[in-house]
Formats: sequence, structure tokens, C-alpha cells
Amino acid sequence: MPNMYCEREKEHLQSVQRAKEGVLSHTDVQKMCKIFQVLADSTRMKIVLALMKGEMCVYHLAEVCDATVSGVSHQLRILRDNGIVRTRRFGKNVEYSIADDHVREMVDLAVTHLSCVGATL
Amino acid sequence: MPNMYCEREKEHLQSVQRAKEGVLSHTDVQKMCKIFQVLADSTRMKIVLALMKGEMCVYHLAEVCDATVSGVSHQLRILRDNGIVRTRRFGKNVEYSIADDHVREMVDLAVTHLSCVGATL
DNA sequence: TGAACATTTGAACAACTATTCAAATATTCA
DNA sequence: TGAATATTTGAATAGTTGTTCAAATGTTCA
Repeated sequence: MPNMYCEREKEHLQSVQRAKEGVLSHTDVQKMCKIFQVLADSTRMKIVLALMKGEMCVYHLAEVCDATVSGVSHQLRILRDNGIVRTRRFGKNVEYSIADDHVREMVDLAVTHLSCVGATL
Repeated sequence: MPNMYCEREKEHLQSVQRAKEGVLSHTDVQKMCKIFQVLADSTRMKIVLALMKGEMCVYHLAEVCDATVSGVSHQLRILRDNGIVRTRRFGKNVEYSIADDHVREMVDLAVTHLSCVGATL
């Protein structure tokens, strides 16, 4: 059902064709979204920002993020399940750290974006 | 209420201090999250991926994204309100395009991330 | 102006998600 | 082993959000 009335049909068809050629499968798109979804919560973002400064246990993360230990633990599981953070037992504590450098880059880009357009948003 | 029993208290305190020094305000963190939130939906991601190939109207976007025109329009409003896409009237049509290069970079990074670790997630 | 096309909007519903509290599981050490 | 510390888990709830359908708004052109 092509839109026969769209005035820019010809110009669009090129874009449409390129878009359809390079199109990712629906599941691939969902996997991409997952990365953003995981970073789309402020508690999780605070956790990631904190861990970018160094390894920490749940208790200290809760302190930095101004959240409950339980809440932080729940969010850490999501970060862990999605390969964003890594865990390491050290005695009674569990040490959390950033697992993936792409995440650092994305967060840094978001900070840049914020300082560029943040004032106007 | 410092955790007096955490065995790595001293090491953590450095991380905690750095984290607290560079800490963003809660509203700034929320603004950062907003960017990720906007890209965290598969319909919106498909729209952005399509527009990265060229300008298009709502109808063609709906075709490429395999969604309804109304649904795409709703999501375009969110992208527009968050400075991700730009609009331009052209006769009866409204042409949408990517407004912000940071978004391109972030999406590209996510694609890279997907091809690196996507298989294992 | 009115008919046809193109896009947006609003309301309603269903699905998802973050948070909280209480309870369970690990780990260490006396 | 049992007490103390540290973290995780499950269930419940409240808030958010994407989709759908119908109706409204814009735009062009005869």
C-alpha cells in the first residue's frame, strides 16, 4: 500500500530503500533498545556514574546514590544481567565495577550531550 | 551512618569521595536518563535508524517501521519534544529528520556494542 | 469553499517497571 | 556451630508508558 499522494514520493523512496536495506531484525533492534533501557533509570544511572569512579560494594553505592540497599541491589542485578557491571566477592562484601567500555563511552556522550543541549531541554 | 563493618572501607572511601565530588544533581541525572529513555523503545529506535538514512514523512516511516501512522506520530512527538528529530513542512507532508549528531553517535555506539556483545546477551 | 489527503491528538486499555518491606541466603569469625 | 555482618530475593503496590481507535486539525487544489 504505497502512499500515492505523498508529494515527495520519489525522494522518499530512496531513503525508504536505504532504510529497508540496512534494516536490523526486530530482535536486533530490541537488543539495541535494551542497552538504552538499562541506562534509562536514574538509580541505575547514578550507580553507573559512581562505579565509573571506582569499585564499590552495595552499601556504599546506596550511600552515594541516596537509595536503599535493597533497591540498589535490585538495580545492580539488572545491570549485571545486561553485562554493564561485573561482580567480585571480597570477604563479606561483593565488589561491583563497570564491565563494558562501550557503556563508559555512551555515558560520557550523554554527559556531553547534556552540557551541550541540557540547558535548553 | 557509615558502614563500619565493610572490610574495604578505606579503599571504598576514595571511590565514594570521588563519586560524591563529581556527582550530578538529581535533575541533571534525570535529564541524562531522558536521552536514554527516548531511545529505549523499539518503535522510536526504528524511526531514528530510518531517519539516519534520510528525510521522510510519517507515512513512509510507518511503512519502514511496520507500525501504524498514528503510533509513529505519537512516538515522533516524543522524539521531537526531546530534540532528537526536527520537522519541516513540505506541502501536505511533514518531513522528519535527525536533529542532533550526539544521537547519531550514541546509536552508532549501540550498534557497535550490539555487534561486539550482542551474540552473548 | 469544499473535497481529498496528511498528520496530529485524546482517551482508554494493557503491559511493564521501580520501589518497598520482610524474609532468605552467604560469609566470616569467635 | 551460632552470632553478626552483607547481600540478595520475592511479593505487592503504585506509577509510567506504548498502542489502538476515533475524531480533530492542517494543507492543497479544483
